[in-house]
Amino acid sequence: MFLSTVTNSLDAKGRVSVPADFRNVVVNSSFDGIIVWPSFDGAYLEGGGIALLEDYQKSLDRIDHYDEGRIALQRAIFAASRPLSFDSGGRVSLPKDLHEYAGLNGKVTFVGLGRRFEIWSPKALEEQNENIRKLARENRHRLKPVLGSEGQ
Amino acid sequence: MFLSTVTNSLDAKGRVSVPADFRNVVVNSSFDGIIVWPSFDGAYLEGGGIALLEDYQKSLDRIDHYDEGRIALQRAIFAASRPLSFDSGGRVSLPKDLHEYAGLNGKVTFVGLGRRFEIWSPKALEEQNENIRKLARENRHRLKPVLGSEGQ
DNA sequence: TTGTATCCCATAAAATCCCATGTTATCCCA
DNA sequence: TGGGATAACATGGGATTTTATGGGATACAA
Repeated sequence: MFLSTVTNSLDAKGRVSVPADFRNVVVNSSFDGIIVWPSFDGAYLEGGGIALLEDYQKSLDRIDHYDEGRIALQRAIFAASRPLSFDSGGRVSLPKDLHEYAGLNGKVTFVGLGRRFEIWSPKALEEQNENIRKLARENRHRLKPVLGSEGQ
Repeated sequence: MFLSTVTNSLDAKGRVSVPADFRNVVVNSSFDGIIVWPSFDGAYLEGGGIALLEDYQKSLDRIDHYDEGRIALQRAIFAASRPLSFDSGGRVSLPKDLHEYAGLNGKVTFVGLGRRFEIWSPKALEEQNENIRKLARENRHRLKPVLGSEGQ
C-alpha cells in the first residue's frame, strides 16, 4: 500500500528517488519500476505499480471492445502512461513532458493514496491542500446531524 | 503490456524504429517482430505481437465456423495482417499500402493500448485526441469498480 | 537491368549503469 | 535508555550501453 507523503529532489538529469516505502510496494512484480501518467483531473501525475494497470485492463475488458467510452479510457490511460524503471539506486527518470505537465522544478512530492499515488510540485500541492481545508471548513455543518446523534 | 506514446521517423526506405519498450513486450515470442493490419475503424493501423493474434484465434474458435461475423473478422484481421520482422536495429519496413492507408508521411506515432497498439500519422492522432480527454473524463465512472477498490 | 527488400556498419544523442559520499534511520548492547 | 555501530537511503557525477537513424553493400525478383 502506498502511504505517506515524501518530497525528494529532481536532479539535472531528470532523475528522482522513488521513496523506499513505495519501492517496496511494487517489489516482486513483473516490472521493476512504476507506471506514471498525467492526471486528467489537474496539473499533477498519477502512478502505481504494473498491477494497477493490469487491474484497469481487466476492468476495461468488461466493456464492449469498440465502445466509444472504452476507447477513450484506453487512450487516456494506457497511451498516456510511461513505465519508469528503477536504476540501481531506486531512482526513475521522469520524461520532460511529464515535468512540464506537473510544473515540477527541483522538488517532487510523492503522495501515497493506497493502491496508487500522486506526484505533485510541492508548491501546487500546498495550494491544493489549502483549498481542501477551506472546503472542509465550509462544509463542516453537513456533519452536524451525525455528530449530534452521537450525543456528547 | 504496450504503454505510452512514441513518435519515430519513417525513412526513405520505408523503415521505422519500433520503440524499444514495445520490442521488449514481444521479445521471447516465437516471431521476432510485430504484426500489423489496417484498422477497420479508421485511417490508422493496429498491431501487436504474435501472441495477440493467437488470442484472437482462440476467441474466434468459440464462434461457429461458418458464422458470417466470424468470417468477416477473419478476413479483416488475419488476411489483412502483415508480420513485420525487426532488423538488427529494431526497425521494421512498413509496406507501402499500409503507409497509404494510414496517411503516414515522415513521422509515425506508436500508441500503446495495453494488449495491442496503434500506428497513426501524428497529425491525424492529434485531431483524434482533442476529444479523447473529454470523453475519458465523462466515462471514468465506468472504471469505478476498480478505482473504488483502490481507496480514494 | 531496375526497382525492391535485407543485411551490415557507423554515429550522435539519450538513457542507464555503476561507484562514491554524506545523511538519516535502525539496530544492538551495555 | 543512551549512544555508538551498522545498514539503508538519497543524491551526485563519470563511464558505458542502448536507441534511433542514416547510408552503403548485397541478395532477389520482375
